[in-house]
Amino acid sequence: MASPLPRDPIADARRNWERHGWGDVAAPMAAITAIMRTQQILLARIEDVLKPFGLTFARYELLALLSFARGGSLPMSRASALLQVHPTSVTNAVDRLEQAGLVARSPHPTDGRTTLIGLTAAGRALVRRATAALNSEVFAHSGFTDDDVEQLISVLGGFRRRAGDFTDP
Amino acid sequence: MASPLPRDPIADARRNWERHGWGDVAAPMAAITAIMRTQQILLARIEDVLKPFGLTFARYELLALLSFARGGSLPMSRASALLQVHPTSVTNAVDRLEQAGLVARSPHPTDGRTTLIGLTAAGRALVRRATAALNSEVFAHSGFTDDDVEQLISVLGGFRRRAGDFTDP
DNA sequence: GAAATATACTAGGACGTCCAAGGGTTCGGA
DNA sequence: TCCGAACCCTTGGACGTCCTAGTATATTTC
Repeated sequence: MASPLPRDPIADARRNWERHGWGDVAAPMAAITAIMRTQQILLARIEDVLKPFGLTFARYELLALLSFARGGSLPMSRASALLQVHPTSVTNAVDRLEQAGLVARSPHPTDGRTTLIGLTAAGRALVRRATAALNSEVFAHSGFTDDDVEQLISVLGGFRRRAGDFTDP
Repeated sequence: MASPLPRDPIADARRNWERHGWGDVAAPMAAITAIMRTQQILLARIEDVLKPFGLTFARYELLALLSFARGGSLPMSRASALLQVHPTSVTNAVDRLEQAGLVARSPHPTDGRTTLIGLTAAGRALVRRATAALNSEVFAHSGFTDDDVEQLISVLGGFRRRAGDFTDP
């Protein structure tokens, strides 16, 4: 979609911030903008790899989560909490995955409010193949060095904890 | 939307990857997933601050870009390249901003294919106030330390260059 | 035990992103 | 010169995300 620009637009934005007297926040602005752009690049790569499987990243994430669920199923509310997305986004994904025969809804045995979702055999087979593709085509050549990965996990992990994502360790 | 989870779901995902024999790519997977989640958190904060101004982040970015444009206007194709989004996304944003009286389209003086976009007086005033709000309410308390910001700019800048975003330095 | 509150899911709508396709304009090589 | 290739923008559609509101079921409170 885009040929390389001669100049880094984020570095330019940072210079503009400094030139306008906002030098005290220019660096965090640049860091945050870089996160936005990096996410966009990575998401595009992932969606490219998943497309042949008829999956989007959102649907893949749900399948992957279910594949690790002990008992093979989860309440939708639990999926929403773990994936950190709005409940309606889960409803949306489940609708499409169920339509495709990859997951199935079932009523909770004791709580009438709750709907459980679990993988079908087809869903389990597909998520296995999709994961193999992502591992070899994206994660194995992420574009980050081992040091980069270390730093990202550390910096972003701290950020997420402070942002209230989790309380853990 | 979400109360803190007791455990970090990304750390759990990493453990699951390792447990399934994908330990060689577990760390980059975790780093990439952390980028996705961090972007989501930051975007939500930004949108919160911009909402009182009737702006979204996409519209704000376009206004900010125009506010720095020498001559006060840019071809839409140039905005698309600099913001690194699809041309139709620019069309979409310009439609809404023009509707709100914040930007104006004008024909290019010599190239009949090109449409120029520029800020109106109202747009210029609004982007100034919105920028002040973002600076003080988001960038000044980003949740990253100065060291974090350094590392992010360095790591993500290298990633973006290698990904073909720019050729610059 | 009944009313009030909380929780779980779904419907409808706004918005941003992308892709595919189409119409208009300009450029460049035969 | 002129005609095909390249470029610019827009339309229409698919998706994911969120929000608000509504329905149904549990839990709490009095």
